[in-house]
Amino acid sequence: MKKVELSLPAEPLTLSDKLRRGDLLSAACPSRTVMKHITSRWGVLVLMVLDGETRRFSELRRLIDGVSERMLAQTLQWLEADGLVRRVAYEVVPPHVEYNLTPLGQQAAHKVRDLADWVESSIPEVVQHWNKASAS
Amino acid sequence: MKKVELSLPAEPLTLSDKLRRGDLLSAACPSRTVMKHITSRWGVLVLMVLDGETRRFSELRRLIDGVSERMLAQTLQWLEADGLVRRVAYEVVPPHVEYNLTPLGQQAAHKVRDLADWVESSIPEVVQHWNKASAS
DNA sequence: CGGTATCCCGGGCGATACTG
DNA sequence: CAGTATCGCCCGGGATACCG
Repeated sequence: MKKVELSLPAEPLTLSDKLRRGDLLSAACPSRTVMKHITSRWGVLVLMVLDGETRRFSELRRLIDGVSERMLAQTLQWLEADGLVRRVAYEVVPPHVEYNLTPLGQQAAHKVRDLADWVESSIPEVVQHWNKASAS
Repeated sequence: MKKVELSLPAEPLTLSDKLRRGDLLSAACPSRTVMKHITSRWGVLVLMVLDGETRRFSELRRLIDGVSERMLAQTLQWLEADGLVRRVAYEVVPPHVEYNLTPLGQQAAHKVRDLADWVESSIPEVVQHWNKASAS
């Protein structure tokens, strides 16, 4: 059985390509999962707030307006499992837990920050567009 | 009534600041909505695929693996309402509709692309981290 | 072809109560 | 303080059918 060599333009990535690099357009690719964690409602904000900082759980809760205990804990666990967030627990009473970013997480945070900065600075233009549409 | 001038460090943004620039950390800020559209499950992929290209509805459906008609239509409407996507419908039978990015949308697409590229290229490291955790 | 309308399920998410 | 456990709502989102 000889493997047929194809040379179509824009050849879709092979399975091994996806394992090696990731392809967001493919539903089965693990990059979809990572993207989901990073761009999740609270994931974005956690990465922004932890960027270059070490924070306690309660600090994060206070800084991120509207997040519930449950979702903050879950989001931190997702990001920790992906190797983006590091959790340091001190065995004291009352408990003391600190969170910060791994080198990998720092890279992610910079990309997220870029996007977030752009969104924040573009709000005036977007709102103006909203108003134009509702006035029609 | 004289307005009191404060000069605290890291003073939270005032309401007018938020209207002027946006603040993702505030639950009430419109930037939360825009961020939600852009980082939505399909919003990311739509922006990536439309980056620098004009595509028809059915092309988008084929390019974005797993998206349903309904969610593709809804996502395009969100982004159009935000002023990121432009929709051009030709009055012919059968219908012919093209989508592309506005200048604002192009900026967004670049930020999203940066993030997506990073995620795709980081997959090996993340997967390695997953395996380490499950092996423990 | 490019949608919309309707139905319905699963899971994201918040609220509350409890624990080490 | 830093969570986990449980409950229940809501809505993102898929399936199907229909329309201009």
